[in-house]
Amino acid sequence: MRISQLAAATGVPVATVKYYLREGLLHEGERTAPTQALYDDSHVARLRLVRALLGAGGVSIAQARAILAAIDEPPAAIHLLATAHNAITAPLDAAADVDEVRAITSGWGWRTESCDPAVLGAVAAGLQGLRDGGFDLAPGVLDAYGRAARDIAQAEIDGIPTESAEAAVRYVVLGTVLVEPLLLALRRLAEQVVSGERFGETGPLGD
Amino acid sequence: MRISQLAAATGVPVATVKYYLREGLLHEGERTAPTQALYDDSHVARLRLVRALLGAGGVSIAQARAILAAIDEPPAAIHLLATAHNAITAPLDAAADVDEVRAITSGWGWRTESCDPAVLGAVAAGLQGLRDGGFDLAPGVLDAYGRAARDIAQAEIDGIPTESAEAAVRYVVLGTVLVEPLLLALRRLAEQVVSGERFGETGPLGD
DNA sequence: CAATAATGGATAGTGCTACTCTCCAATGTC
DNA sequence: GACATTGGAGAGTAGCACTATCCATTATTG
Repeated sequence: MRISQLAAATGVPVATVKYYLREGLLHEGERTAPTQALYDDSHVARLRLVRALLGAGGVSIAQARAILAAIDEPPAAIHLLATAHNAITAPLDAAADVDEVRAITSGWGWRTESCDPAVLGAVAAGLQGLRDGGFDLAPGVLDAYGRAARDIAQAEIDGIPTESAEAAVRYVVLGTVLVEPLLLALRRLAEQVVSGERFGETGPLGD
Repeated sequence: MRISQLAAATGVPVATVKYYLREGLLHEGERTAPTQALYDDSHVARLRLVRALLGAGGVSIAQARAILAAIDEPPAAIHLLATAHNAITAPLDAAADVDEVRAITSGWGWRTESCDPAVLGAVAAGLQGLRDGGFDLAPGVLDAYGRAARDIAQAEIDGIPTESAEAAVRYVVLGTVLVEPLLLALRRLAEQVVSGERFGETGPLGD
């Protein structure tokens, strides 16, 4: 398969395929001459994955490179999740109030001692974002978020394939990135469904 | 308060405040002369909100304008949520398989007849993103997502203030946007916590 | 009251990202 | 042998969120 066929098979323009090759998101084809190469199904699959990450997954080229590197060269199984999360989590903001997060989550019985500080920082940044926007969560809602997050994590960890490091890494890394838009959309849909049940067709103010 | 004081009070450069004024994200100050104006606490609060939306909330200028418009001119209470969601949900993709989403969610007992099609489309796009990336959810995980989304929505709908339309709109719109980063970060943290419980310090493969 | 600074308003420019275009010699196809 | 395609590299583009500059007007200060 030559580059134009690869492009046709995936719907990605040839120029963009070349760009991904240059950026290291796509492995090179097999050389048949100094200026010619052949591509195969592995390139088609990888190209679809790259597009899914950049499109639906909403990650940048640089993040995609980190994610793909994690998939290509599975790190030691220790801290597998931290590796996956590091590929997409912003570096820890020094101003983030991690202690507050530890206090809240320990109230839920979460043991966060060995968690990645960057993820704790991301939670702290999320809470700070609410405050910056002058938004106060109704009482109990944060607890509901914690319970829901734990339920989700429970199901996901149960589902991690254990037969090989490659499969586990792939599942965790892609699950982290690609599932996020789905979760957010499901939340919005559930809000509309629950709102309909609670208030009928009229919305929360009754009209 | 003049523009330089407004800028100092919020940490936003003067040039950026001018930009937000031009873009309609910030209301004009009170004119004291054809080329002079005064700003007050409402501008400080609004500016902080704009920064929270653009920063932590991760929305674009155009989305922020739509969100702020929804807050400024509360729509009829009917379809309040749909209005909030429309401000930030991408327009419905014609290729989205909405029927599949209706089938899955009706299996959960969700009544989606009166839901915004764009939100159904967003769920469909999320599922399609998984497929495009060649990623298969472990069995039962999607059901867990549905349950968690419903639990979250239940708590959020319970928390909507009902004393005024303005408060309700503000709560729903900001809650939709600003809470998203928090939820995603909580999920990552929960994954690490649950992983630690399940596998100890070694990660899912045991090493 | 004069010198200096700050303001609102408009326009243009910046840095970044994700492509996209153009060119070239080397290679492949009919 | 004519023509298209390829890999490779560099330059160009569009969109976004600012940021800088300019200018006439207004405010402040000594």
